[in-house]
Amino acid sequence: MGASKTHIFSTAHNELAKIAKVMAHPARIAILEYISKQDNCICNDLVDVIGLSQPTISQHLNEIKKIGLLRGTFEGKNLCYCINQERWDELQQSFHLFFSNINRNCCSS
Amino acid sequence: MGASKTHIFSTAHNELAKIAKVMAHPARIAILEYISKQDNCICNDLVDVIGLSQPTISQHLNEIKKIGLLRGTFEGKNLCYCINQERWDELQQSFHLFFSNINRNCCSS
DNA sequence: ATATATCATCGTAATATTGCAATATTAAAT
DNA sequence: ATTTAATATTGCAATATTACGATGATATAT
Repeated sequence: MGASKTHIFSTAHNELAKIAKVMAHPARIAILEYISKQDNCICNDLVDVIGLSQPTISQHLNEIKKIGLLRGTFEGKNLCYCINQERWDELQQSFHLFFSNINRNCCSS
Repeated sequence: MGASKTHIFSTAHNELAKIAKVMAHPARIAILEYISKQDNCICNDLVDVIGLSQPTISQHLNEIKKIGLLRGTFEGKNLCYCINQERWDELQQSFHLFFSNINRNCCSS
């Protein structure tokens, strides 16, 4: 087949998987880390920083944008953007909840 | 092209992306959540619980196994396994570090 | 108005992922 | 030794992802 059978899973499971998918590429991890460490919105230096072509960076940024992790102006030349911190915190919380919710009474040897 | 240019990224970035990739499918999220909530090692009920075919479940389990998240006996019939809690904690820590390392002085409006 | 710089989109090629039917393997039960 | 039950592997088709060259759009500078 090739496509995930998303309909047989819960919304929560699909959501977390979707977030993880965005993080499932080293370029996007690198991009996210870079942006999150700046103390100003970044403008047009990602291509040099990451080392992929401009269209490829653009596509990766778009994936990141889709899950709401970026905020800024996205029109015309010199778009400037940074991390959407509210959303960032939400994702952190999602992962935290997922990993916290474990029954530690199994195989505790 | 189609393949990630992993060589241009740091080991840390590739590692986190690899972990995220395992979590980037709702079936694997569902499997992980299910196993992590059991208070005993699980044996052969995942196919019914998840709702995918046996070969597909087997493949997903293998992806999870690859990043060291499972422990148990993996030979022959009636394999029984559970979450490797040490590894689980490591992954939690990796995500925590990634999300914590953000400069909050940007765009703080 | 024209040129320049920056980012988006389109088209395409290479590769990876998802899913299952068919089959193989394995260990225990009879 | 044969059967049975559980999991793994193989092979394949459908779809998704990754990457980039070429091109398009947009805003600023000259």
